Amino acid sequence: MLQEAFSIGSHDCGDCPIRHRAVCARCEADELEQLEEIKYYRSFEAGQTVIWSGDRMDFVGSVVSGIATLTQTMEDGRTQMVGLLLPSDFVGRPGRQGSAYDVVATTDLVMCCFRKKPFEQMMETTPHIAQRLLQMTLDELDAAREWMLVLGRKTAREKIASLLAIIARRDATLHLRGTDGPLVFDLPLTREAMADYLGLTLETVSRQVSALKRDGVIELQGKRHVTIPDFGRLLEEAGDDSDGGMLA
Amino acid sequence: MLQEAFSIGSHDCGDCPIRHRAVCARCEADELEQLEEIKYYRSFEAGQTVIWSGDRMDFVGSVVSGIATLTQTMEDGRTQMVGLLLPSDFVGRPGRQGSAYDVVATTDLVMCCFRKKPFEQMMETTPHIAQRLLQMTLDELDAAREWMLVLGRKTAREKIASLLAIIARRDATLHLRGTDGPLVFDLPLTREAMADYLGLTLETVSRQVSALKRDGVIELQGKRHVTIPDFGRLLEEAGDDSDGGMLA
DNA sequence: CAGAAGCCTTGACCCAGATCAATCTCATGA
DNA sequence: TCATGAGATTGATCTGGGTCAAGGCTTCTG
Repeated sequence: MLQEAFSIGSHDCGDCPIRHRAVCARCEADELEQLEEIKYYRSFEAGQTVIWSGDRMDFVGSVVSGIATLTQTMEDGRTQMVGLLLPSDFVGRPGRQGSAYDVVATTDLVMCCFRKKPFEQMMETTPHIAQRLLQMTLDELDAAREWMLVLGRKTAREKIASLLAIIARRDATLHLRGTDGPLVFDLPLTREAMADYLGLTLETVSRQVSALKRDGVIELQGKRHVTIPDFGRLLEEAGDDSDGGMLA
Repeated sequence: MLQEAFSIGSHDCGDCPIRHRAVCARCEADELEQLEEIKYYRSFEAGQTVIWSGDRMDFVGSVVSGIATLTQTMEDGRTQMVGLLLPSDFVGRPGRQGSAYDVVATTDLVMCCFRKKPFEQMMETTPHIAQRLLQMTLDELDAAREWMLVLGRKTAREKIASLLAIIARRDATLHLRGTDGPLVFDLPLTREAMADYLGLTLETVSRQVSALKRDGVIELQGKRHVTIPDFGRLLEEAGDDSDGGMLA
């Protein structure tokens, strides 16, 4: 279940380099003005924590560039990634106090934020924003539940293939390409981060990536640069031929 | 992460035996009248499928009594439960065409439904409904992500303990009790359904339930009637001492 | 009351993936 | 230029949970 393509509306938020899926879809000029007033940018370096689980979170926003992850950690240190934030993804929990997860920048990251209080007030007076956020949250819920199937029932090889398929597809969507020809992209995650996403160890990830390479499902230039010669083949390996809702 | 207690508002929806978390929180009298008009009940027998994944879904609603499950299935038959619907839980995807999962009644089930079209129209004109649904969807998202940690990183024993804790807590909340004294409830799931929820086989579920019984973490009368003498102990077994947000 | 059908339990064995450990590959920078 | 260290690979071994198989309990039904 793929999240909606990133650009719904037909205008940008002022000088913001991305279009905010959450708020732009049906924005009027005066709403955009309101948004400008409460908008600001934040930059993070790779590895930096954007916000800790439980911490007060006084903003909502979108990823402009870079990648962030949502992770949960148990007392004994076991961690599970529960979300992957790519450019245009929304971050934040309108109406909630704190963050439920650690949000960590895995690459250099730029976010476009709105101050939370006024944003929530805007939500009250501008019904379509709440509706838009509801749609996006339903998308996230679908993605999370799709991932439950991956975590609960797929083999290590299928898990890797599923992750590569998601990233490849998101990447293609972001660059407004289809998934027909060979797909080329840079893996935004270390083997360890992949393992945390997939509920595996990094060694198993490494082995299965090697195996997929050996079997010609993927090609690797270096450790991170990936080519998918045949996306359909990859989906088969993911145990997921039903090319579920591509290019929403 | 527990879903909100089931009754937020201070009135019932007409003769409906439960309070609809989604719509009642701030309903006005005339809205209630509108709701009455588009409301109807549906009953299902244990085992019956409420709706198949992909099917057109022309209603939204709440569970009145009984239990339903949301499941996803792979082509080869592997299945993963992705949600558990207890009384007062909301079902439906406003703004979406079809269901993304199979919804199956695991016990006899009564649902209170609203026709989807008019409900959506009401959402447009009654902003608080969309906001309320957003909050509930965020709760579900939290629950789904919490479950990703269970599926990805917990041992079989911890998984069983986690499931029992969730059901025990929901049951206590539903009956407006705390989790201090011993908790007693009936398991609404077969061993197989538990396995589908936990990403295990039914044999492993059976073994771990027996082990928890042997170790005094739970007591069993018959196969389904469970007593939790010490809820804190159960949470420890679940690897989850942080009694996360109980009785929201 | 016998037989059948669900559901559950328990045992024996096996294997996918975890764990432990050694080595490799680069990019960085002194 | 050569240390340094973070990330990745690969091998050897171990084990939690899967798989296969044999019963055991209840609740229906005839």
